Amino acid sequence: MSKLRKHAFFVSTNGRFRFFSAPATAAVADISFQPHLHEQSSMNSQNQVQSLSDSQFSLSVDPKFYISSLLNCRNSFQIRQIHAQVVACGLLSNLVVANKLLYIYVQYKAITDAHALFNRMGDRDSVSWSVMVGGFAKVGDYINCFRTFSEFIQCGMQLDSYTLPFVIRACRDKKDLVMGRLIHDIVLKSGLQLDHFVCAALVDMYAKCRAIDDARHLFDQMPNRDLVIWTVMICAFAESGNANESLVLFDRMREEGVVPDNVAMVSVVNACAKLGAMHKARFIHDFIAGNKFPLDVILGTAMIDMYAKCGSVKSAREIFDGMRKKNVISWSAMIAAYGYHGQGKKALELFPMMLSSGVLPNRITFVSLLYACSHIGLVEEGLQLFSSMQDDFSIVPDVKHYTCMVDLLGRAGRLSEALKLIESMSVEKDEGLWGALLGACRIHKNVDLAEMAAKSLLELQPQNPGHYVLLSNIYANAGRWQDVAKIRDLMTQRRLKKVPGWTWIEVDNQIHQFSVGDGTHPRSKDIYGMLKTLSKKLELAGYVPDTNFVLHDVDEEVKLGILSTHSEKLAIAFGLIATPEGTPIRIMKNLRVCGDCHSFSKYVSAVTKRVIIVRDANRFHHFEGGACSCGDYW
DNA sequence: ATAGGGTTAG
Repeated sequence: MSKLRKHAFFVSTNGRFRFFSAPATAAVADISFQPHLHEQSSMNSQNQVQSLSDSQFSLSVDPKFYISSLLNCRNSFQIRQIHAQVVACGLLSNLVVANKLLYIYVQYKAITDAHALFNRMGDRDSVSWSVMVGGFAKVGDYINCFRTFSEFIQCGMQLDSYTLPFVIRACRDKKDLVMGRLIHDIVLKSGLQLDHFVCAALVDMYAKCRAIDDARHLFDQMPNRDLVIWTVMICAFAESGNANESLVLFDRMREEGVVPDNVAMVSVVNACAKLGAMHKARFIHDFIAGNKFPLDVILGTAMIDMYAKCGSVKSAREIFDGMRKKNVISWSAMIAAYGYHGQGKKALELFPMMLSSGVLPNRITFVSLLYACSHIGLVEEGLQLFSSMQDDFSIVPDVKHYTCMVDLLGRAGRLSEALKLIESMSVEKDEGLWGALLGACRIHKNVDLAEMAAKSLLELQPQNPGHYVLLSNIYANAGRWQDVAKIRDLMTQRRLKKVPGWTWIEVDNQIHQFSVGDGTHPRSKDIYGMLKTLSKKLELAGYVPDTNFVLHDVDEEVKLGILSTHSEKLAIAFGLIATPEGTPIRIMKNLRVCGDCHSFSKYVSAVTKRVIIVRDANRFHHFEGGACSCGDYW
């Protein structure tokens, strides 16, 4: 056996052993062929293995030969073969070759092999250390990543601007702001000049760790801002809820002569989606078309999402149909778009189409599908999908899936089934889940269950004043005035105040913002005049505000009737005076629309013959001629 | 021989 070993490679592929003769000696002894690789590509066909082994018969001593062979590797099996040859001809002591080998292992996420090689390398330079630090970060092994980095420093190696971005990126991926600041500190104290790449990595780290001010500060200090760093900042602002600033940055970037690419456009499109402003969306679309940016999967998907969130599911579908390649994210985005536009049937139609195009659904696809069902009350379809998800696609439901199901069953009045489902859950329950149950209780006026849900919400988020208001409303509705007083006292004790909701409306490319009883708008006088007129018209149309709607989110104000100045009403009134007749009024709101406002919008559109679109979180309600297309009243 | 940015739910 030992004689045989001296002259042969044993290689296992697909569980079968193959035998290649080669004049290698030390190879087998030095490296182990353990199948501990985490490669993503499957093992290759035997043909390819054979052709590679043919080239082994003449071992080269030229380092360049192995470097180019490594670059041509198709899987980690081939890397190990070359590794063996490198060892065999004694080239492992060549740092360039060894580092390249290390790098290629890391590229294939074969971290165990990489680490083994690293440990055996007698000589290591900062390249070896950098690649190893980056390798651990790449596979998410942050403990070893940071440990290796600190060993690197302890070895007395000089910090350099190649190693740093790796470890800074690890902080970003781990969302570890404390470690990120620590490394930033180390950089500053090292006296190393802030290299462009190090700086860019720091900006990205701060941005992704939601330290937007630190990111901006560094960004402003950078002398040469390239496209990548602009893109990082555009994303950062969109992510931090300031999408307007993203668009401002995009303009400034172009003014400075930086030409955007597809990646940059995706970040801008994403900002538009967050903003929900249709004019901006159309402008960006024109820009993309005009500059002939190719509609790749990611850009296309981002545009589907943008149009959908700006209220046009039709435009979203046009983009979707125009995409040559679609992945699971594109399909899910389109399904979700139909879902929150209340077109659940169309969402469900897409599902079999997606499967027949060979794309497999993921957990998010199912969240979107179930959400679509819950929105239009397709109970049986939803139940079926929920079990199919587990049985046919082996997806374990998470809290979001349960939330959709609770919403679906609850809205249909099947509250006990919803509760049973919650009790059967093994995953952690969150506020969204209890919120869904509470919403259902509110529709079906189940005070006991509502109380339980609200209490759970209160336990989960004792600092959220909204939950106290909800619970107090539940008690008020049940006539339990002592409990109402208790909750109000608790709120005072804990110094909590209900934060008023805001409503946005986009008119002529401008966003107008309103809050309860707002008098700050320049056209405030006109707005209140319009509300008065509307009130009269509504009275004539026989409108009686539903002041008894259980458990509304807003305070008693709503009960004052039609003239109470809820933010949404102000926005609608403004929309009616500021837009020409026949223009749909698009209202964006990030809080739940209360029942009273729903009916208000409904009656207003009936009286004025206009289409009113209300965006409630990410759900749209289209009121046209008195009916809401989303089926919220089924 | 080593370094960066982008898409779906909530």
